[in-house]
Amino acid sequence: MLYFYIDRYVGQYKIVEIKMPKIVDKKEKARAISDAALKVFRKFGYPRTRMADIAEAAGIGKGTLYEYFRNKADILRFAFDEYFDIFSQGALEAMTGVTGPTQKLLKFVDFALGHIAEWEDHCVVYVDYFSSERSLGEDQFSLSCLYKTIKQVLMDLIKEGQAAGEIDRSFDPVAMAELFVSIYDGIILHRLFENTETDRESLRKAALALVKKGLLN
Amino acid sequence: MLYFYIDRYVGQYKIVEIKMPKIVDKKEKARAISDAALKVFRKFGYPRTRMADIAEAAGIGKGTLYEYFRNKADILRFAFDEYFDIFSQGALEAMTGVTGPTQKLLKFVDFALGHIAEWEDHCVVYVDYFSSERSLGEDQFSLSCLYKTIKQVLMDLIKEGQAAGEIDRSFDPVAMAELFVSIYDGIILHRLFENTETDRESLRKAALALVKKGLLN
Amino acid sequence: MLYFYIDRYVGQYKIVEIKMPKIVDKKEKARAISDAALKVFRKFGYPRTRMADIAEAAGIGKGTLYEYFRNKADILRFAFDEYFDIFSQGALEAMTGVTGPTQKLLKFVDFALGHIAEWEDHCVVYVDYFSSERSLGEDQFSLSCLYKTIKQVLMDLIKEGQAAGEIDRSFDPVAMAELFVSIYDGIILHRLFENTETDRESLRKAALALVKKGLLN
Amino acid sequence: MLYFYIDRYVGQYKIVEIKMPKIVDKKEKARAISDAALKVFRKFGYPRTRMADIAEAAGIGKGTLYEYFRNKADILRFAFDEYFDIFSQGALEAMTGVTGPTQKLLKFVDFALGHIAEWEDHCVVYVDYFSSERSLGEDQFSLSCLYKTIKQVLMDLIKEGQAAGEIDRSFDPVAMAELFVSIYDGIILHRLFENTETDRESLRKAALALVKKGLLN
DNA sequence: CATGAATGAGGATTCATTCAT
DNA sequence: TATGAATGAATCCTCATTCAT
Repeated sequence: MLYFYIDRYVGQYKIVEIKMPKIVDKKEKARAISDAALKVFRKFGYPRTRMADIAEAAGIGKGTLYEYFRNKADILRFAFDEYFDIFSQGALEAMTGVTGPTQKLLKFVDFALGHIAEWEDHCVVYVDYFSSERSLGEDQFSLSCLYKTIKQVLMDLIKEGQAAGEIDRSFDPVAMAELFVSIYDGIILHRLFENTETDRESLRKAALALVKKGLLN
Repeated sequence: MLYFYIDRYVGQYKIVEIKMPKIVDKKEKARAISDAALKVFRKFGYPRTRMADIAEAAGIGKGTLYEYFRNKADILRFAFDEYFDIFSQGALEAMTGVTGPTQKLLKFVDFALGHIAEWEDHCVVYVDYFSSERSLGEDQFSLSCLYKTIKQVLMDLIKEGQAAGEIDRSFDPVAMAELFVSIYDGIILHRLFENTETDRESLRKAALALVKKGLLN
Repeated sequence: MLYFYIDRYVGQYKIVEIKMPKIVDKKEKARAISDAALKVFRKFGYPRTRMADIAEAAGIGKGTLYEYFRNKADILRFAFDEYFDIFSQGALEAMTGVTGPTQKLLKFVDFALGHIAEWEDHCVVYVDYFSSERSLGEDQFSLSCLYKTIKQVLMDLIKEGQAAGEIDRSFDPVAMAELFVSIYDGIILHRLFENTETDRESLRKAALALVKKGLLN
Repeated sequence: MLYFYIDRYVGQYKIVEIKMPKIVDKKEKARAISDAALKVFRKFGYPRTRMADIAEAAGIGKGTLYEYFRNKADILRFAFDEYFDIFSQGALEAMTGVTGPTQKLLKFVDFALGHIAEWEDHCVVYVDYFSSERSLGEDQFSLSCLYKTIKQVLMDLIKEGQAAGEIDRSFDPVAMAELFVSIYDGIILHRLFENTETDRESLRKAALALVKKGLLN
């Protein structure tokens, strides 16, 4: 894009080129930096990742980081939010594909477990985020919010399923919803820390079978 | 034992009582320090806990810490090991109380979930430990080892149960054992980070019910 | 003059008005920037004023500052020089209004003290300038030069006054001239740092009375 | 000082040497550091003095500075307070030597001006302090407090002098007291910035003469 | 054994200045 | 000429660890 100005001063118009500063998509670049940061966080862990590492990984100067993020924690937070946005989006989408509470429920579990491989890498920030920010007084809003949303969805589905007679009515929907989320968390974290030999597919099948048999009538 | 110091500067001896710790047994004192450390880790998180904080919490001098631990990570490791020793001990004990693989299995699940309340506080080190040590090159032996042991026990029980026709034979014992541990991890971690309103007892009941109905014939 | 830019990316030209500064005269714009800078220096102090602050206050881009000034110190120097130019000018003018060394001298004191209110705001740069440039190796020419000029003027007046028998001959003209300047500096600085309750007029009267009674025969 | 403990455990007393940590006089060392810092502040100015410079000048490690001061500004503040403590002390002492308000007043002026040489070096912090801390929101209590005290003393003396008929009653005691302090400030600052050729003694005489003749009846 | 004063490596952050547009 | 995105040198400060006492 070239910039000009029209000089009316001399009585007639004259078009003159103006040099203009570089324009960048702030949001887009922030995402790029955050992605680069994720890679380094995953490798070294958040606390031992230096701003210099992130800058290098992002191919920019140290100072440039601060044009896009207020501080180190801010990068983590951003990366974390990005990750969970994608997750929620995907989970909700997966559930729209099928009908009936039980189907949706199983679809959710399937989606969550089926994407463990994909998320596994991103999940590290999950732990880093809390380990670092815990009791920092900073807002831990994002996760709580996300959890609340997901739990609500699950709980509603369970209730619907119970009403439809598809799910055992003796289960407490609230506790069961929380249990589901916990299981998901547990699987991810467990796999993160343990380079377990069990292939993901078997684990997914096992979980799905347990849920199917245990939950449904 | 009373401690004194004799002031030779004033020309004549003066005997003054000095406050000194009473514990002399190395192992015992290490445990006391580690317990104090746990309290602070829980409060601030491992990375933001300073050696000075631990020393203060333990009521000793900063330098004294290094008489009992090689470094900061060592304290965490010790605290972590202590915690899991108690857990394994308890879990195994609980299982000796009953007979039959299925009974033992349910007892294990019951024990694990029943002690969430008790360990919740200690669990923080779990996250701290890995978040800090990840890719440090340091041995992450303790947890892997523990997990292997527990998983082995569970797997054997499942296999026995399947042989006895008490457990669905279509389940993969390895995957199922891992799933169990993951569920336990998940519940603890989820509760750690989320001050969830669900009371522990309902959660425990839900998990137990799911497992009972889903696993057993 | 209106500024536009023509967007060639969209395939056809679009004319959009751009906000542009109106001042083109280099010297004039430099003064405008320096004035804006002064405001910020006064508020934050020179060291804690960022180039970005100055640019914002001046309503221009950061980079533009360097079209008019070599560096940050240059802006301060310029502001400082401007201030003292005005002062010298005014002081000399004030003295031309009256005749006789004593009258001139009193007029000078009166002028200086009478403009404290007016200068007070600008004076902050005085301190900032030296505090920053001290031992920087940069020239501190401007102030020394100004002081020399003023002291010379004062000294000559005192000598004339002594020759005319109007001023006590026991006074050392050099020391007295310096004392005068010091007093002026002191009053300004003291008022700068202390939000004193004494109104300027009383202070001025006090100083004038002291000088009149103490200096003149 | 050697430390021992008397072991009663074995049934009979035994005196055993105990190693004890180094004990340092915190206040004393803080003063030593602050003195070293003053030297560097004077040389480079506060803003361009690095913590490393101070540490080196004090012959200690960088980290040690933070055992005695919270931050850089804290060192300046301390140095500043020390300086003014000495001044106030000295000024008040000087005045106790003589009797009568006029005598005290002249003594004060004499003391203040007579010690310019001595303090000139220390005075730099005066400017540094304000230039740096201005509008930092930090307490600028110390100076205001000191000024208030000194002004009060001077004002009382002037009032007494006026009551005793020794000082011209047309002077406003408040304004005059402030003027005195300002003059002192001005002389110091002026000399700080200008390596003036006027020897201090002449300046002091000039000021004293002006005050004597101008103030007293 | 116990201590806390001393340390300096290490890292986050700031900001004057440059420069492509 | 005007701009602001990019930069990295510079510096404050933290804190695990050491060690003289």
